[in-house]
Amino acid sequence: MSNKKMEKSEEKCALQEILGVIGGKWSMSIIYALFPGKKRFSELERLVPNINTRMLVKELKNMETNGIVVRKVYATVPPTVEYTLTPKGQKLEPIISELYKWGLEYVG
Amino acid sequence: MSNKKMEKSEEKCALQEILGVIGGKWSMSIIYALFPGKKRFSELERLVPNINTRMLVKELKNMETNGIVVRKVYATVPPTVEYTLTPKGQKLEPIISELYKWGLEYVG
DNA sequence: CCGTATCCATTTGGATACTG
DNA sequence: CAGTATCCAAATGGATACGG
Repeated sequence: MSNKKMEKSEEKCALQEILGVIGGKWSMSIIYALFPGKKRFSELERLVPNINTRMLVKELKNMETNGIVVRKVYATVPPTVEYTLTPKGQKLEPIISELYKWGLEYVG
Repeated sequence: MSNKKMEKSEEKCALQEILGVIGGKWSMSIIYALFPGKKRFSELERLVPNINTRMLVKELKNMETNGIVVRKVYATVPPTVEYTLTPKGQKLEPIISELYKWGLEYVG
């Protein structure tokens, strides 16, 4: 949901583009939850505090579109869907971890 | 100032709190613009692409409240206001720089 | 289980005119 | 120059209903 209409405002600076990809209110928390490995939809719903179904779906789709996560569907009954980070998404680990540390020192 | 009262939403995870401080749509761009040193209000308005007055004021206030920036007013005519990063804000430099690099490699 | 869809309230963001 | 004030659009959240 980032690069929809850009004709108007010419160009966004790099940080703005990045935030369009991982700056969503829940993106980093979802990525953080995926660091240990693949997670099912319902697991993510549990792991990301206070998120609701609609927002989780929305952010996951956005992240899938932007190549941060991969969605894998298994034709089981009941259905199973697993989300994993792409290498591109995994490269965010040190950055988000540092941000997390910064927060522990200064925010919490 | 954390473990006081949070009955309603029980607890936000740390990342959510951090994003409340620097996750605003414009915060990182403003911080980035302030890395080289103090800037006046109008300079920031120029340096942060596409931001508008209201949002710049709002984000700066939020960041001042959260100890990221310092606002210094000079009683000149016309008025002069300078914004600088606090040490806490300066510690974000490596993190935002890494994020920027990540974006250059994967987004731009 | 994994979503989609809908209604509605609240929050946040944007454009721009105006002021000390 | 450095903001306020105002009005409006878009994003988000919560609850709930429903379907493959």
